[in-house]
Amino acid sequence: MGGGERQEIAARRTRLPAAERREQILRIARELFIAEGFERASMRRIAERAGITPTAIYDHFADKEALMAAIGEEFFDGLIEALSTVPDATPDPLDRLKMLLEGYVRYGLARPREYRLVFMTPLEGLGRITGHRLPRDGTPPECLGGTMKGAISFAVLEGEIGMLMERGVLRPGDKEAVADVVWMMGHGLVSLLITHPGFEWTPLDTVIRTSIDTLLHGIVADLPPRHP
Amino acid sequence: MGGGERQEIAARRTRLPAAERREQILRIARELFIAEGFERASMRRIAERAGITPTAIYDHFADKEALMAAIGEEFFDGLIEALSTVPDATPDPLDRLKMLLEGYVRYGLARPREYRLVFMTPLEGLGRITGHRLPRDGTPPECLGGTMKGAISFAVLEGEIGMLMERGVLRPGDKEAVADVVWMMGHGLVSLLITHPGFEWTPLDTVIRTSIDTLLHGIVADLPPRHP
DNA sequence: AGGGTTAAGTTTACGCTGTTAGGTTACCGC
DNA sequence: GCGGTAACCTAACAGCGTAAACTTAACCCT
Repeated sequence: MGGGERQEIAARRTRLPAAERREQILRIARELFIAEGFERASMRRIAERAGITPTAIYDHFADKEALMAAIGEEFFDGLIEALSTVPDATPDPLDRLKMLLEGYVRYGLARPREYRLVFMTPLEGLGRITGHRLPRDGTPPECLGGTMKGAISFAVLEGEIGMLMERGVLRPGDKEAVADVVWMMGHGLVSLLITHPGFEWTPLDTVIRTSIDTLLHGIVADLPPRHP
Repeated sequence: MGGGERQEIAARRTRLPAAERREQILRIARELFIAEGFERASMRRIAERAGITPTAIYDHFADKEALMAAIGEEFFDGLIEALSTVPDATPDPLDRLKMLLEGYVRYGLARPREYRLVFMTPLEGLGRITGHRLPRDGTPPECLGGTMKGAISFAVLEGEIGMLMERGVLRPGDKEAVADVVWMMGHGLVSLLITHPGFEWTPLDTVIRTSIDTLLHGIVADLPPRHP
Protein backbone atom coordinates (compact mmCIF):
# COMPACT_ATOMS: atom_id res chain seq x y z
CA MET A 1 0.00 0.00 0.00
CA GLY A 2 2.67 2.52 0.88
CA GLY A 3 3.79 2.62 -2.73
CA GLY A 4 6.42 4.88 -4.20
CA GLU A 5 4.79 8.14 -5.25
CA ARG A 6 1.88 9.18 -3.12
CA GLN A 7 -0.31 10.86 -5.69
CA GLU A 8 -0.01 11.17 -9.40
CA ILE A 9 -0.03 14.69 -10.75
CA ALA A 10 -1.23 15.65 -14.18
CA ALA A 11 2.16 17.04 -15.16
CA ARG A 12 3.77 13.73 -15.90
CA ARG A 13 1.65 11.81 -18.35
CA THR A 14 2.83 8.28 -18.80
CA ARG A 15 1.19 5.69 -20.91
CA LEU A 16 0.21 2.56 -19.03
CA PRO A 17 -0.92 -0.86 -20.19
CA ALA A 18 -4.67 -1.15 -19.90
CA ALA A 19 -4.68 -3.53 -16.95
CA GLU A 20 -2.44 -1.30 -14.88
CA ARG A 21 -4.35 1.84 -15.72
CA ARG A 22 -7.61 0.11 -14.94
CA GLU A 23 -6.38 -0.91 -11.54
CA GLN A 24 -5.05 2.56 -10.85
CA ILE A 25 -8.34 4.20 -11.79
CA LEU A 26 -10.19 1.74 -9.64
CA ARG A 27 -7.95 2.46 -6.66
CA ILE A 28 -8.37 6.21 -7.00
CA ALA A 29 -12.09 5.92 -7.58
CA ARG A 30 -12.51 3.88 -4.42
CA GLU A 31 -10.59 6.44 -2.41
CA LEU A 32 -12.67 9.27 -3.79
CA PHE A 33 -16.03 7.49 -3.48
CA ILE A 34 -15.18 6.64 0.10
CA ALA A 35 -14.05 10.16 0.91
CA GLU A 36 -16.90 12.03 -0.75
CA GLY A 37 -19.62 9.56 -1.68
CA PHE A 38 -20.67 8.34 -5.08
CA GLU A 39 -22.54 11.40 -6.28
CA ARG A 40 -20.11 14.01 -5.03
CA ALA A 41 -17.00 12.34 -6.35
CA SER A 42 -16.41 13.26 -9.97
CA MET A 43 -14.92 11.54 -12.98
CA ARG A 44 -12.90 14.68 -13.62
CA ARG A 45 -11.18 14.54 -10.24
CA ILE A 46 -10.55 10.82 -10.58
CA ALA A 47 -8.92 11.47 -13.93
CA GLU A 48 -6.91 14.37 -12.59
CA ARG A 49 -5.44 12.22 -9.85
CA ALA A 50 -4.64 9.47 -12.32
CA GLY A 51 -2.89 11.95 -14.58
CA ILE A 52 -5.20 11.39 -17.53
CA THR A 53 -8.16 13.13 -19.14
CA PRO A 54 -11.67 12.37 -17.90
CA THR A 55 -12.64 10.73 -21.16
CA ALA A 56 -9.78 8.26 -20.97
CA ILE A 57 -11.59 6.57 -18.10
CA TYR A 58 -14.25 5.48 -20.54
CA ASP A 59 -11.76 3.28 -22.33
CA HIS A 60 -11.59 1.19 -19.17
CA PHE A 61 -15.07 1.49 -17.65
CA ALA A 62 -18.42 1.90 -19.35
CA ASP A 63 -19.46 4.72 -17.03
CA LYS A 64 -19.41 5.94 -13.45
CA GLU A 65 -21.70 3.21 -12.23
CA ALA A 66 -19.45 0.56 -13.73
CA LEU A 67 -16.71 1.91 -11.49
CA MET A 68 -19.01 1.43 -8.53
CA ALA A 69 -19.83 -2.10 -9.59
CA ALA A 70 -16.15 -2.99 -9.67
CA ILE A 71 -15.66 -1.50 -6.23
CA GLY A 72 -18.59 -3.52 -4.96
CA GLU A 73 -17.00 -6.70 -6.29
CA GLU A 74 -13.89 -6.01 -4.27
CA PHE A 75 -15.97 -5.29 -1.17
CA PHE A 76 -17.71 -8.64 -1.42
CA ASP A 77 -14.49 -10.49 -2.18
CA GLY A 78 -13.22 -9.16 1.12
CA LEU A 79 -16.42 -10.05 2.95
CA ILE A 80 -16.47 -13.57 1.59
CA GLU A 81 -12.88 -14.00 2.60
CA ALA A 82 -13.52 -12.63 6.08
CA LEU A 83 -16.43 -15.01 6.56
CA SER A 84 -14.38 -17.92 5.24
CA THR A 85 -11.91 -17.54 8.10
CA VAL A 86 -14.66 -18.60 10.50
CA PRO A 87 -13.96 -22.26 11.36
CA ASP A 88 -16.18 -24.84 9.70
CA ALA A 89 -17.11 -26.44 12.97
CA THR A 90 -17.13 -25.15 16.53
CA PRO A 91 -17.59 -26.96 19.86
CA ASP A 92 -20.88 -25.18 20.40
CA PRO A 93 -22.65 -25.37 17.03
CA LEU A 94 -24.21 -21.97 17.69
CA ASP A 95 -20.82 -20.35 17.93
CA ARG A 96 -20.23 -20.52 14.22
CA LEU A 97 -23.44 -18.63 13.46
CA LYS A 98 -22.46 -16.13 16.13
CA MET A 99 -19.05 -15.66 14.60
CA LEU A 100 -20.47 -15.29 11.10
CA LEU A 101 -22.84 -12.63 12.28
CA GLU A 102 -20.22 -10.77 14.28
CA GLY A 103 -17.83 -11.11 11.35
CA TYR A 104 -20.33 -9.46 9.05
CA VAL A 105 -20.99 -6.65 11.49
CA ARG A 106 -17.34 -5.95 12.20
CA TYR A 107 -16.47 -6.09 8.52
CA GLY A 108 -19.12 -3.51 7.72
CA LEU A 109 -18.29 -1.24 10.64
CA ALA A 110 -14.62 -1.32 9.70
CA ARG A 111 -15.43 0.15 6.25
CA PRO A 112 -18.49 2.32 6.83
CA ARG A 113 -18.19 4.35 3.62
CA GLU A 114 -17.84 1.28 1.46
CA TYR A 115 -20.75 -0.36 3.26
CA ARG A 116 -22.80 2.71 2.50
CA LEU A 117 -21.82 2.63 -1.16
CA VAL A 118 -22.65 -1.04 -1.55
CA PHE A 119 -25.87 -1.28 0.45
CA MET A 120 -27.39 2.18 0.36
CA THR A 121 -26.38 3.91 -2.86
CA PRO A 122 -29.01 3.57 -5.55
CA LEU A 123 -27.71 2.92 -9.06
CA GLU A 124 -29.87 3.60 -12.04
CA GLY A 125 -28.33 1.38 -14.68
CA LEU A 126 -27.24 -1.45 -12.45
CA GLY A 127 -29.09 -4.09 -14.40
CA ARG A 128 -27.30 -3.12 -17.59
CA ILE A 129 -23.88 -3.39 -15.96
CA THR A 130 -24.20 -6.58 -14.00
CA GLY A 131 -26.73 -8.33 -16.19
CA HIS A 132 -28.94 -8.48 -13.13
CA ARG A 133 -32.66 -8.06 -13.46
CA LEU A 134 -34.09 -4.61 -13.02
CA PRO A 135 -36.82 -3.94 -10.48
CA ARG A 136 -40.30 -3.60 -11.82
CA ASP A 137 -41.25 -0.10 -12.69
CA GLY A 138 -42.04 1.96 -9.64
CA THR A 139 -39.73 0.14 -7.27
CA PRO A 140 -36.57 1.98 -6.26
CA PRO A 141 -33.35 1.22 -8.12
CA GLU A 142 -31.21 -1.52 -6.70
CA CYS A 143 -27.96 -1.32 -4.79
CA LEU A 144 -24.88 -3.39 -5.35
CA GLY A 145 -25.80 -5.62 -2.42
CA GLY A 146 -28.29 -7.39 -4.65
CA THR A 147 -25.53 -8.49 -6.98
CA MET A 148 -24.16 -11.98 -7.51
CA LYS A 149 -21.42 -11.85 -4.92
CA GLY A 150 -23.80 -10.35 -2.38
CA ALA A 151 -26.01 -13.37 -2.89
CA ILE A 152 -23.01 -15.66 -2.34
CA SER A 153 -22.31 -14.06 1.02
CA PHE A 154 -25.94 -14.46 1.97
CA ALA A 155 -25.89 -18.10 0.93
CA VAL A 156 -23.20 -18.81 3.54
CA LEU A 157 -25.53 -17.53 6.23
CA GLU A 158 -28.53 -19.30 4.82
CA GLY A 159 -26.67 -22.61 4.64
CA GLU A 160 -25.57 -22.39 8.24
CA ILE A 161 -29.07 -21.61 9.44
CA GLY A 162 -30.58 -24.42 7.43
CA MET A 163 -28.10 -26.84 8.94
CA LEU A 164 -28.67 -25.67 12.50
CA MET A 165 -32.37 -25.95 12.02
CA GLU A 166 -32.17 -29.48 10.69
CA ARG A 167 -29.99 -30.43 13.63
CA GLY A 168 -32.60 -29.06 15.98
CA VAL A 169 -30.33 -26.38 17.39
CA LEU A 170 -32.69 -23.73 16.08
CA ARG A 171 -36.41 -23.80 16.56
CA PRO A 172 -38.05 -25.27 13.48
CA GLY A 173 -39.57 -22.78 11.09
CA ASP A 174 -39.18 -21.11 7.74
CA LYS A 175 -35.42 -21.20 7.34
CA GLU A 176 -35.35 -18.67 4.54
CA ALA A 177 -37.37 -16.25 6.62
CA VAL A 178 -35.03 -16.75 9.56
CA ALA A 179 -32.00 -16.15 7.36
CA ASP A 180 -33.64 -12.97 6.07
CA VAL A 181 -34.27 -11.82 9.62
CA VAL A 182 -30.71 -12.55 10.70
CA TRP A 183 -29.32 -10.50 7.82
CA MET A 184 -31.81 -7.73 8.53
CA MET A 185 -30.69 -7.55 12.15
CA GLY A 186 -27.05 -7.36 11.13
CA HIS A 187 -27.73 -4.82 8.44
CA GLY A 188 -29.89 -2.69 10.71
CA LEU A 189 -27.09 -2.57 13.23
CA VAL A 190 -24.37 -1.63 10.79
CA SER A 191 -26.38 0.76 8.67
CA LEU A 192 -27.93 2.73 11.51
CA LEU A 193 -24.58 3.15 13.22
CA ILE A 194 -23.14 4.36 9.93
CA THR A 195 -25.88 6.74 8.92
CA HIS A 196 -26.50 8.17 12.38
CA PRO A 197 -23.09 8.65 13.94
CA GLY A 198 -24.32 11.56 16.01
CA PHE A 199 -27.05 9.52 17.70
CA GLU A 200 -26.45 8.60 21.31
CA TRP A 201 -26.00 4.90 20.82
CA THR A 202 -25.21 2.45 23.53
CA PRO A 203 -21.46 1.71 23.47
CA LEU A 204 -20.53 -0.32 20.42
CA ASP A 205 -19.61 -3.61 22.06
CA THR A 206 -22.70 -3.53 24.23
CA VAL A 207 -25.04 -2.98 21.34
CA ILE A 208 -23.37 -5.66 19.24
CA ARG A 209 -23.55 -8.15 22.08
CA THR A 210 -27.16 -7.24 22.85
CA SER A 211 -28.11 -7.60 19.20
CA ILE A 212 -26.58 -11.00 18.77
CA ASP A 213 -27.84 -12.24 22.12
CA THR A 214 -31.35 -11.06 21.36
CA LEU A 215 -31.30 -12.60 17.95
CA LEU A 216 -30.04 -15.97 19.13
CA HIS A 217 -32.48 -15.98 22.02
CA GLY A 218 -35.15 -15.40 19.43
CA ILE A 219 -34.29 -18.34 17.23
CA VAL A 220 -32.66 -21.10 19.27
CA ALA A 221 -34.56 -24.09 20.57
CA ASP A 222 -32.88 -24.30 23.97
CA LEU A 223 -32.08 -21.01 25.60
CA PRO A 224 -28.40 -20.71 26.43
CA PRO A 225 -27.47 -19.01 29.71
CA ARG A 226 -27.53 -15.26 29.44
CA HIS A 227 -24.85 -12.77 30.42
CA PRO A 228 -26.17 -10.47 33.13
CA MET B 1 -38.94 44.51 -23.06
CA GLY B 2 -41.28 46.33 -25.38
CA GLY B 3 -41.76 43.71 -28.05
CA GLY B 4 -40.76 40.67 -26.05
CA GLU B 5 -42.44 37.47 -27.19
CA ARG B 6 -41.07 35.31 -24.42
CA GLN B 7 -41.55 37.92 -21.73
CA GLU B 8 -45.28 37.66 -22.16
CA ILE B 9 -45.18 34.24 -20.67
CA ALA B 10 -43.04 35.46 -17.83
CA ALA B 11 -45.41 38.36 -17.25
CA ARG B 12 -48.33 35.98 -17.01
CA ARG B 13 -46.70 34.14 -14.13
CA THR B 14 -48.80 34.57 -11.03
CA ARG B 15 -47.28 35.97 -7.89
CA LEU B 16 -48.01 34.08 -4.73
CA PRO B 17 -47.69 35.04 -1.07
CA ALA B 18 -44.58 33.51 0.43
CA ALA B 19 -46.35 30.90 2.56
CA GLU B 20 -48.32 29.56 -0.38
CA ARG B 21 -45.32 29.49 -2.70
CA ARG B 22 -43.25 27.80 -0.05
CA GLU B 23 -45.80 25.07 0.37
CA GLN B 24 -46.10 24.64 -3.37
CA ILE B 25 -42.34 24.32 -3.81
CA LEU B 26 -42.21 21.84 -0.95
CA ARG B 27 -44.96 19.74 -2.48
CA ILE B 28 -43.28 19.64 -5.87
CA ALA B 29 -39.87 18.98 -4.36
CA ARG B 30 -41.19 16.01 -2.42
CA GLU B 31 -42.76 14.57 -5.55
CA LEU B 32 -39.55 14.99 -7.48
CA PHE B 33 -37.25 13.74 -4.73
CA ILE B 34 -39.45 10.68 -4.32
CA ALA B 35 -39.59 10.04 -8.04
CA GLU B 36 -35.91 10.54 -8.81
CA GLY B 37 -34.00 10.71 -5.55
CA PHE B 38 -32.33 13.67 -3.92
CA GLU B 39 -29.28 13.97 -6.17
CA ARG B 40 -31.03 13.39 -9.46
CA ALA B 41 -33.89 15.78 -8.84
CA SER B 42 -32.91 19.31 -9.76
CA MET B 43 -33.75 22.76 -8.52
CA ARG B 44 -34.31 23.78 -12.11
CA ARG B 45 -37.02 21.21 -12.70
CA ILE B 46 -38.67 21.99 -9.38
CA ALA B 47 -38.78 25.65 -10.39
CA GLU B 48 -40.09 24.84 -13.83
CA ARG B 49 -43.00 22.89 -12.40
CA ALA B 50 -43.76 25.69 -9.96
CA GLY B 51 -43.78 28.23 -12.77
CA ILE B 52 -40.90 30.29 -11.38
CA THR B 53 -37.18 30.65 -12.02
CA PRO B 54 -34.72 28.40 -10.20
CA THR B 55 -33.26 31.20 -8.14
CA ALA B 56 -36.67 32.22 -6.81
CA ILE B 57 -36.61 29.05 -4.72
CA TYR B 58 -33.79 30.57 -2.72
CA ASP B 59 -36.13 33.23 -1.41
CA HIS B 60 -37.96 30.45 0.41
CA PHE B 61 -35.29 27.85 1.19
CA ALA B 62 -31.61 28.31 1.96
CA ASP B 63 -30.56 25.58 -0.47
CA LYS B 64 -31.41 22.13 -1.79
CA GLU B 65 -30.67 20.42 1.51
CA ALA B 66 -33.00 22.78 3.35
CA LEU B 67 -35.75 21.47 1.09
CA MET B 68 -34.86 17.93 2.18
CA ALA B 69 -34.91 18.93 5.83
CA ALA B 70 -38.43 20.28 5.47
CA ILE B 71 -39.53 17.09 3.75
CA GLY B 72 -38.01 15.07 6.57
CA GLU B 73 -40.00 17.06 9.13
CA GLU B 74 -43.20 16.10 7.37
CA PHE B 75 -42.15 12.47 7.25
CA PHE B 76 -41.62 12.36 10.99
CA ASP B 77 -44.82 14.26 11.71
CA GLY B 78 -46.60 11.46 9.89
CA LEU B 79 -44.66 8.75 11.71
CA ILE B 80 -45.32 10.27 15.11
CA GLU B 81 -49.00 10.52 14.27
CA ALA B 82 -49.11 6.94 13.02
CA LEU B 83 -47.49 5.68 16.22
CA SER B 84 -49.81 7.79 18.35
CA THR B 85 -52.81 5.89 17.02
CA VAL B 86 -51.55 2.80 18.84
CA PRO B 87 -53.66 2.45 22.00
CA ASP B 88 -52.00 3.46 25.25
CA ALA B 89 -52.80 0.16 26.93
CA THR B 90 -53.51 -3.28 25.53
CA PRO B 91 -54.79 -6.44 27.25
CA ASP B 92 -51.46 -8.14 26.66
CA PRO B 93 -48.83 -5.52 27.57
CA LEU B 94 -46.57 -6.88 24.84
CA ASP B 95 -49.14 -6.12 22.19
CA ARG B 96 -48.47 -2.42 22.34
CA LEU B 97 -44.78 -2.89 21.63
CA LYS B 98 -45.69 -5.25 18.83
CA MET B 99 -48.06 -2.70 17.34
CA LEU B 100 -45.52 0.11 17.63
CA LEU B 101 -42.94 -1.96 15.84
CA GLU B 102 -45.29 -3.11 13.13
CA GLY B 103 -46.56 0.45 12.80
CA TYR B 104 -43.05 1.69 12.18
CA VAL B 105 -42.34 -1.01 9.62
CA ARG B 106 -45.58 -0.54 7.73
CA TYR B 107 -45.19 3.23 7.74
CA GLY B 108 -41.74 2.93 6.22
CA LEU B 109 -42.68 0.30 3.67
CA ALA B 110 -45.65 2.39 2.58
CA ARG B 111 -43.32 5.28 1.62
CA PRO B 112 -40.09 3.59 0.56
CA ARG B 113 -38.62 6.56 -1.30
CA GLU B 114 -39.22 8.93 1.57
CA TYR B 115 -37.79 6.40 3.99
CA ARG B 116 -34.70 6.23 1.83
CA LEU B 117 -34.39 10.00 1.72
CA VAL B 118 -34.72 10.34 5.47
CA PHE B 119 -32.63 7.42 6.68
CA MET B 120 -30.11 6.76 3.94
CA THR B 121 -29.39 9.99 2.11
CA PRO B 122 -26.28 11.72 3.43
CA LEU B 123 -26.50 15.50 3.71
CA GLU B 124 -23.38 17.57 3.93
CA GLY B 125 -24.64 20.73 5.59
CA LEU B 126 -27.23 19.16 7.84
CA GLY B 127 -25.84 20.67 11.01
CA ARG B 128 -26.04 24.13 9.56
CA ILE B 129 -29.67 23.69 8.63
CA THR B 130 -31.08 21.99 11.69
CA GLY B 131 -28.71 23.40 14.26
CA HIS B 132 -27.85 19.81 15.06
CA ARG B 133 -24.33 18.86 15.97
CA LEU B 134 -22.06 17.76 13.19
CA PRO B 135 -20.27 14.43 13.32
CA ARG B 136 -16.64 14.51 14.24
CA ASP B 137 -14.35 14.72 11.31
CA GLY B 138 -13.96 11.42 9.56
CA THR B 139 -17.40 10.10 10.35
CA PRO B 140 -19.85 9.96 7.48
CA PRO B 141 -22.33 12.80 7.13
CA GLU B 142 -25.58 12.42 8.95
CA CYS B 143 -29.04 11.70 7.62
CA LEU B 144 -32.27 13.38 8.57
CA GLY B 145 -33.16 10.49 10.86
CA GLY B 146 -30.80 11.89 13.47
CA THR B 147 -32.86 15.05 13.69
CA MET B 148 -35.01 16.21 16.57
CA LYS B 149 -38.26 14.65 15.41
CA GLY B 150 -36.50 11.39 14.69
CA ALA B 151 -35.37 11.34 18.29
CA ILE B 152 -38.94 11.97 19.43
CA SER B 153 -40.15 8.91 17.51
CA PHE B 154 -37.39 6.84 19.06
CA ALA B 155 -38.28 8.09 22.54
CA VAL B 156 -41.75 6.57 22.19
CA LEU B 157 -40.16 3.19 21.63
CA GLU B 158 -37.62 3.66 24.38
CA GLY B 159 -40.29 4.65 26.87
CA GLU B 160 -42.39 1.60 26.14
CA ILE B 161 -39.43 -0.74 26.51
CA GLY B 162 -38.36 0.86 29.76
CA MET B 163 -41.82 0.41 31.16
CA LEU B 164 -42.13 -3.21 30.07
CA MET B 165 -38.77 -3.94 31.60
CA GLU B 166 -39.68 -2.36 34.91
CA ARG B 167 -42.87 -4.36 34.96
CA GLY B 168 -40.90 -7.53 34.43
CA VAL B 169 -42.49 -8.30 31.09
CA LEU B 170 -39.11 -8.02 29.43
CA ARG B 171 -35.97 -9.68 30.67
CA PRO B 172 -34.00 -7.18 32.77
CA GLY B 173 -31.07 -5.60 31.01
CA ASP B 174 -29.75 -2.45 29.45
CA LYS B 175 -32.98 -0.85 28.33
CA GLU B 176 -31.30 1.63 26.05
CA ALA B 177 -29.39 -1.14 24.32
CA VAL B 178 -32.60 -3.12 23.90
CA ALA B 179 -34.35 -0.08 22.44
CA ASP B 180 -31.44 0.37 20.03
CA VAL B 181 -31.68 -3.26 18.99
CA VAL B 182 -35.41 -3.05 18.44
CA TRP B 183 -35.03 -0.04 16.20
CA MET B 184 -32.18 -1.71 14.37
CA MET B 185 -34.29 -4.74 13.66
CA GLY B 186 -37.11 -2.60 12.33
CA HIS B 187 -34.78 -0.46 10.30
CA GLY B 188 -32.92 -3.46 8.89
CA LEU B 189 -36.19 -4.94 7.75
CA VAL B 190 -37.50 -1.81 6.06
CA SER B 191 -34.24 -0.63 4.57
CA LEU B 192 -33.15 -3.95 3.09
CA LEU B 193 -36.54 -4.49 1.51
CA ILE B 194 -36.34 -1.01 0.04
CA THR B 195 -32.78 -1.09 -1.24
CA HIS B 196 -32.91 -4.67 -2.54
CA PRO B 197 -36.31 -5.04 -4.16
CA GLY B 198 -34.95 -7.60 -6.61
CA PHE B 199 -33.75 -9.95 -3.88
CA GLU B 200 -35.80 -13.08 -3.39
CA TRP B 201 -37.23 -12.23 -0.02
CA THR B 202 -39.64 -14.36 1.90
CA PRO B 203 -43.19 -13.02 1.36
CA LEU B 204 -43.66 -9.71 3.11
CA ASP B 205 -46.09 -10.72 5.82
CA THR B 206 -44.06 -13.78 6.68
CA VAL B 207 -40.84 -11.87 7.07
CA ILE B 208 -42.50 -9.15 9.14
CA ARG B 209 -44.10 -11.74 11.43
CA THR B 210 -40.86 -13.71 11.73
CA SER B 211 -38.93 -10.55 12.55
CA ILE B 212 -41.25 -9.41 15.27
CA ASP B 213 -41.64 -12.91 16.70
CA THR B 214 -37.89 -13.41 16.77
CA LEU B 215 -37.31 -10.07 18.37
CA LEU B 216 -39.93 -10.55 21.06
CA HIS B 217 -38.72 -14.07 21.76
CA GLY B 218 -35.32 -12.55 22.23
CA ILE B 219 -36.31 -9.99 24.79
CA VAL B 220 -39.33 -11.21 26.76
CA ALA B 221 -39.03 -12.83 30.16
CA ASP B 222 -41.70 -15.49 29.65
CA LEU B 223 -41.87 -17.01 26.21
CA PRO B 224 -45.31 -16.64 24.73
CA PRO B 225 -46.69 -19.56 22.74
CA ARG B 226 -45.37 -19.56 19.20
CA HIS B 227 -47.37 -19.65 15.98
CA PRO B 228 -46.39 -22.70 13.98
C1' DA C 1 -51.43 61.54 -5.09
C1' DG C 2 -46.63 60.66 -4.54
C1' DG C 3 -42.62 58.72 -2.42
C1' DG C 4 -40.45 54.90 0.12
C1' DT C 5 -40.15 50.19 1.30
C1' DT C 6 -40.42 45.66 0.63
C1' DA C 7 -41.78 41.11 -1.12
C1' DA C 8 -41.59 38.20 -5.16
C1' DG C 9 -39.34 37.03 -9.05
C1' DT C 10 -36.04 37.76 -12.95
C1' DT C 11 -31.56 37.82 -15.69
C1' DT C 12 -27.02 36.73 -15.96
C1' DA C 13 -23.14 34.31 -14.86
C1' DC C 14 -19.63 31.12 -12.69
C1' DG C 15 -17.68 26.87 -12.15
C1' DC C 16 -19.00 22.58 -11.86
C1' DT C 17 -21.04 17.68 -13.71
C1' DG C 18 -21.24 12.88 -16.91
C1' DT C 19 -20.63 11.65 -21.37
C1' DT C 20 -20.05 11.39 -26.71
C1' DA C 21 -17.60 11.99 -31.20
C1' DG C 22 -13.79 12.13 -33.46
C1' DG C 23 -8.89 13.18 -33.67
C1' DT C 24 -3.92 12.21 -32.18
C1' DT C 25 0.08 9.95 -30.56
C1' DA C 26 3.16 6.19 -29.22
C1' DC C 27 4.45 1.68 -29.63
C1' DC C 28 4.62 -3.37 -31.54
C1' DG C 29 5.02 -6.86 -35.06
C1' DC C 30 6.42 -7.37 -39.55
C1' DG D 1 9.93 1.72 -42.61
C1' DC D 2 5.15 0.80 -42.08
C1' DG D 3 0.56 -0.45 -41.06
C1' DG D 4 -2.36 -1.35 -37.10
C1' DT D 5 -3.94 -0.54 -32.89
C1' DA D 6 -3.96 0.55 -27.97
C1' DA D 7 -3.88 4.51 -25.16
C1' DC D 8 -5.03 8.91 -24.79
C1' DC D 9 -6.45 13.51 -26.27
C1' DT D 10 -9.47 17.94 -27.53
C1' DA D 11 -13.89 19.92 -28.15
C1' DA D 12 -18.31 20.03 -27.13
C1' DC D 13 -23.17 19.26 -25.27
C1' DA D 14 -26.65 19.58 -22.01
C1' DG D 15 -27.38 20.07 -17.48
C1' DC D 16 -26.24 21.15 -12.46
C1' DG D 17 -26.44 24.41 -7.70
C1' DT D 18 -26.17 28.84 -6.56
C1' DA D 19 -24.57 33.99 -5.87
C1' DA D 20 -25.22 38.86 -7.32
C1' DA D 21 -27.64 42.25 -9.17
C1' DC D 22 -31.71 43.80 -11.11
C1' DT D 23 -36.83 44.41 -11.99
C1' DT D 24 -41.65 44.52 -10.97
C1' DA D 25 -45.80 44.75 -8.20
C1' DA D 26 -48.01 45.72 -4.04
C1' DC D 27 -48.50 48.03 0.02
C1' DC D 28 -48.04 51.83 3.74
C1' DC D 29 -47.51 56.54 5.18
C1' DT D 30 -47.83 61.15 4.80
